[in-house]
Amino acid sequence: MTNSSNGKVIDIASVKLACSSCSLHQLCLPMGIGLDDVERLDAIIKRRRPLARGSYVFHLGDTFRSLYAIRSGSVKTYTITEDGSEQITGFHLPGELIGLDAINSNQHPCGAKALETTSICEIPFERMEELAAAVPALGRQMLRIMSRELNSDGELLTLLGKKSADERLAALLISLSMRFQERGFSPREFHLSMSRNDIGNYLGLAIETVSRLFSRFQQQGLICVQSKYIHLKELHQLRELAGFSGPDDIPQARA
Amino acid sequence: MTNSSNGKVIDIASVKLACSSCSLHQLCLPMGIGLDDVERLDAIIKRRRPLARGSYVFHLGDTFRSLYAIRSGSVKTYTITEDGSEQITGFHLPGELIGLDAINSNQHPCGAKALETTSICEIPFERMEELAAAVPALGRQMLRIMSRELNSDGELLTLLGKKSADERLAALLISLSMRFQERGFSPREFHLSMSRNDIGNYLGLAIETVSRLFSRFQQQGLICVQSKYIHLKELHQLRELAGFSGPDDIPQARA
DNA sequence: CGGTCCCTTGATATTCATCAATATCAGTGG
DNA sequence: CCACTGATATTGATGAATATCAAGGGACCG
Repeated sequence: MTNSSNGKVIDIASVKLACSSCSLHQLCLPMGIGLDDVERLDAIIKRRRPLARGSYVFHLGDTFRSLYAIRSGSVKTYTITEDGSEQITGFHLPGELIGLDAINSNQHPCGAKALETTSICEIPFERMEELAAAVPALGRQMLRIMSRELNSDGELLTLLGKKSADERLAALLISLSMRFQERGFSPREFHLSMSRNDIGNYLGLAIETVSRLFSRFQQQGLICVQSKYIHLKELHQLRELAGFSGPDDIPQARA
Repeated sequence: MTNSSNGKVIDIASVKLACSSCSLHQLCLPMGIGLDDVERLDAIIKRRRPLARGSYVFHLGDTFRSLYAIRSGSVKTYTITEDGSEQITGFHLPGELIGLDAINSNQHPCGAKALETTSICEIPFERMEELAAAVPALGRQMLRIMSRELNSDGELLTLLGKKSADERLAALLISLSMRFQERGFSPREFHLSMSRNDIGNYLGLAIETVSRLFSRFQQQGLICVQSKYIHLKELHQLRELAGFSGPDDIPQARA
C-alpha cells in the first residue's frame, strides 16, 4: 500500500497485479478461461505482501481456507514424519498453485515455506468453488492442474524408487531448467534458492552425497556451480543422465 | 447382457450394479451427492465384463476418455521408464478411481493392469464433466478425490525418500490392512494379489530383499505368510515400524 | 574480527542390490 | 498319476552404492 495516496499509481500497480496481465497466466489458474471470467476470478484473489525468506505461506496442520499461487520467488512444501524429521515434497516456482492437497481433509497435510523473498496470490477456496460452479472452464482447469500434479508425483516416485544418486540430481536440475525456461528465464543458468540440505532431503540423499555429486558433475564438465548459482554446461548430457530422453518425453515435470 | 430376455432379472441385476446400492459408494464418486444426482451419475456409467487377471483396464499412452472405478478385485498402475523398466505407482482396491492423472494431457501417463479377476465401472469423462457443471457437489467430490490422491502420493514420497526396507514393507502391509478394513474385510488377514516382484518394484526394493523381509517378519512373529495369504499377527508393532503411530495419524493411506 | 551456519572432502560403516543356486508351485502333456 | 516345464519365490555369498562419522574450509553477519 505504498503510494496509496495517488490514484494513478494504484491503477498502474493493480494492472500489474491483475491475472489478465500477469505473465504467468498461461501456467496458472486463468489458463483457458474467457477474459470476463478471468476478471471475476481476479476479483476474489487477495494479494499479499511479499514474504521474506524463511517465512511460511501456511503451516502444516493449518485449517484449509485458500489455495496459493506463486507470483515470484520460490517455495518448498514439506511434511513432518512421525520421528520429527522433515520430508520435502516439492519446490515450487512462479505460476504454480499450492495447497491442493488440503482440499480433502480441510487441513494442510504439508507446510509451505518461502525459500527466498516471494510474493503470492491467495485464492479463497470457497469463493473459487462458487465461481467454478458458474464458470465450468475454471473447474476444468482445476482438475487439469491437479492431474498435472499427479503426473509429476508419479515421475518423482520413479525417481526415488528406481534412480541412482547422480540420476536424481540430474533430474532435479533438468526439471528446474525446463521450468525456468517455461517462465522465460535461461534454462542453462539460474539460482538455486534451496539449500544443499533441502536438495538432499527432497531427493532422498544425504547432504554429503549431494555435495560430492555437485563436485563430480563440475569435474566432469557438466555444470559449473558457485554456491547458489549454477550453470548447466552440458544440458544434453544431463538430460540423458536424468532420463529425459527428449523434450517430447514427458509433458510436465516437477521438482 | 446375459438374461437380457427377462425384464425382472435385468432389474435385479441393475439394482445390484447401481451406485446407490453399491457398498462402495461411501468411498467412491457418489459420496456426498444427493440421491437423484447419484441416479444421474449412474446413468452415464458403463459397466464392464469382469477383467481376467493380467488384462488391462487401459494401456500406457491410450487416449483419455474415461475414469475407471474398481468394483471388485485389484489393479496395479505403472509407468515405463526410458530404459524400458516398469515402475508401479499404486495398487488399487475396490472403490478407488483410476485414470485421474490423464486429465491433463488427454493421454494415460500410466497403464493399469488387473492383478486378479476384477470388475470395474467406466465413467466417460466428458459426460461426467457435463454432469459436474450441473451438480456442483460432484465437482467438489472430484476435487476431494484428487486431493486425497495427492496426499497419498506425498506419503509414498516420504516412504521412498526416507524409510528403510523393513519400514517400507511394514508400511505397505499396514496400508493394505487399513484399506481392507475400510472395505469391510479383515485388517489382519488377507490375500496379496500382487507378486513379490510387484511389491519390490513398488517399494523400490529388490525382490530378494522383499522375500527376506517376509521371512524375517515371520521369524520375528510379526506376520504369518503362506505364498499369497498373509496374517498380520502384530498389527501394532507393524504399525509402529511403518511409522503410523496411531489411527489418528494420517487420514488417508495408499499403497 | 569472531562466530555461526552451510558446505565440502575424506575415511569408514551399513544397507541393500546383485549374482547364483535351489525350492516351490501351477499348469501341461505323457 | 506322474514327470516335465516355466514362472515365481526363497536363501546364501559377495560387492557396490550411499549413509554416517569426523574434520576442515568459506561465506555471511553482526
